[in-house]
This record gives sequence, structure tokens and C-alpha cells, in this order.
Amino acid sequence: MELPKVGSIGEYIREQRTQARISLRQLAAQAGVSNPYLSQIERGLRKPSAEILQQIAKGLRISAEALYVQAGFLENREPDSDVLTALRADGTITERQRQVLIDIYESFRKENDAKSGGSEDGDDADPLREQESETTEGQHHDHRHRSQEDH
Amino acid sequence: MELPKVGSIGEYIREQRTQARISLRQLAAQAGVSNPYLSQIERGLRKPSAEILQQIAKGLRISAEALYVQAGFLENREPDSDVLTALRADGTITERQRQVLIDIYESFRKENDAKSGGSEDGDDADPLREQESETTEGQHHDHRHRSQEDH
DNA sequence: GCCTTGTGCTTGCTCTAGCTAGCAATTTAG
DNA sequence: CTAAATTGCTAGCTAGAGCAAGCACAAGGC
Repeated sequence: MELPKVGSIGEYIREQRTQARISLRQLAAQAGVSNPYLSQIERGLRKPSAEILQQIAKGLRISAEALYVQAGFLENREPDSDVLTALRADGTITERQRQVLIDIYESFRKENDAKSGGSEDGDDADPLREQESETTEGQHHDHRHRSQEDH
Repeated sequence: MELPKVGSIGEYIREQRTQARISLRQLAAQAGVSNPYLSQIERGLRKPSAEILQQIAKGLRISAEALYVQAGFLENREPDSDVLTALRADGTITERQRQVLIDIYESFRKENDAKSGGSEDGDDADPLREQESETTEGQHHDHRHRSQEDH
């Protein structure tokens, strides 16, 4: 899976706009920003705030997060494991606690990646998964992984 | 399970800062923003950009996303599953790693229960300190377990 | 006591994000 | 063809984000 490349927010917005086949003025109107400003943004002359990006995303009918990633406000995230999703949504721990748990969890996963060795290219996630399921089988756990192996 | 409530970004930052037990000037220095400006932000006099929020998050050692949610730049996501359930089902970590994470997570929650049971004002600081020392112990513990696994 | 250090805040300033008014070029409609 | 509409852009302006310099107060050390 290839992640979208983080680049110029203005080029990205123009790209999305032309794909949507709407004019600069139409998008500006739908987004609720001035058309000269949108023009400046597209040409890289101005640096829009997150609020403006939110409005432009609404006008383009795409997620604001996609624009935040292009603008460098958000890191492009790898697909979440269930654990990461649950940790991020958990309301019983503080933000620092959350980050500590995430950091530990991810360092564990890195260790496990390094330990299983295999292809370092990482060009294919599937063989890596098979190796890990072997490891987990050896340690006698997780009923779920077993049933997957049966299939 | 209760979702974090979206509210004033300034209050939220002050809250995280006091939980971390650092002064306004220390956070400003760690975040790379001016201390008067951070003061204004905390008192709701100014509205920081996403870049500034990124820097403050770095200084607080929390995710920028948590601050974006509070600032209204991101929507808070619904919980998909419980943390414990996800940890138990996760196939990318070993059983020992799983237990370490579960232990830490539960001790965090215990401390937070104790905190919410008592007065929320001054008792914050002390239990949080204990949490952090437990966290480092947990990490040391993990290193030990790793060497055992190698053998 | 005085001096130093730390703390959060006030004040005044600079810079730029985002706007309005309007232009020139192109396209569309009659 | 002309006139109107559409398009993307220029120029000038204001508001406020974010800063540096400095203040008042509290705490600590000699």
C-alpha cells in the first residue's frame, strides 16, 4: 500500500478542484472563502489556516484530514490496529497516559518486526503476518489467530 | 466509557500543563512559542494556529491531534472497541508484551479512578507522579522479559 | 534586610492571513 | 458581430496571530 505523498497544499487543492470540474469561483463560493484568496492559495502565495482548509474541504466534499496531511498539520497515519483505535478513543485515561501506552505498544511492534527478521524490504505485509502467526502459535495463544489458520 | 469533551483549547492546554507539572514558561520554552503568547492562549485571548498547536503538543508530549480535536479542527472519533478487548485480540505483539500493556493500562485507570473519587484539585499532582514512575518501571520490566525470551 | 530567580502577565510592535474592489482575458448568449 | 457573463488574478487594506521587552509579585538564598 502506497501512502499519498505530502506536498504543496495549493497544488493539491487545484488538483482536487479540477478533478471535480468546478471553477475557482465556484469552489470559493461553496467553501465560503474569497476567490482571490483561493487563487493565492492554489498558487502557493498564501498559507491557509486550518479553518480555511476545513472550509475548502467542505467545498470539495473531501475530508479536512486529507488537506491537513498535505499542509503538514497531520502526519499521514498508517492504518490503525484495533489497539491504536481503542487507545485513541478511550476516555478513562489522560492524554499523557494515552501517549505513553501508544509509544510502548508501537515499540513492542517494532521489536517484533525486527525479531521476525524476514524480508527487510517490507514490500509485502502478508508474509510478515504469516511469520508472526507462526510465532504466536508457538506460544499457544489467541484463539482467533488459530481459527484463521484453519481457513 | 466517556468521550473526551470538546471545549476551550486554552483551558485544555492549561489542564494538560498543570497535569504535567510544568510552568507556563517551561512549556513555552519546550514548545518553542513565546510565554506571553502561551499565557494569552491559555486565557482564551488568542486563537492559535495549527502550527502553534503542533508545537505545544510537542512540548506537552501529547499528540497534536488531541489538541486539534479540542480546537475544533478535527472531529472526535467514536470508539470502535474497548482497549482491553483490542489488546487481547492483537496479533502483532507477544503475550508478554500484551500483559505489560494491559497492566500499565489498568494501573493508569486505577489511578484515574482514585483521582476522580477524591478531590480533583490538588490531589492531581501526586497520583500523576506515581503513574509516571510506574511507567518507567514497566519499561524496565519489559527489557528484562526480552532477554529471557532470547534465551 | 537585599538580591536573585522564577512566575504569569501587560504592552506595543511586526507581519501576514484573508478580505474587498476591480482589472484583463476568455467564453457564452443573442 | 456585440454585450454579457465567466474566469483567474492584482492591489490595497484591516484584523489579529505571535513576538520581544518589560512589569509586578512570590519564593528562595545569603
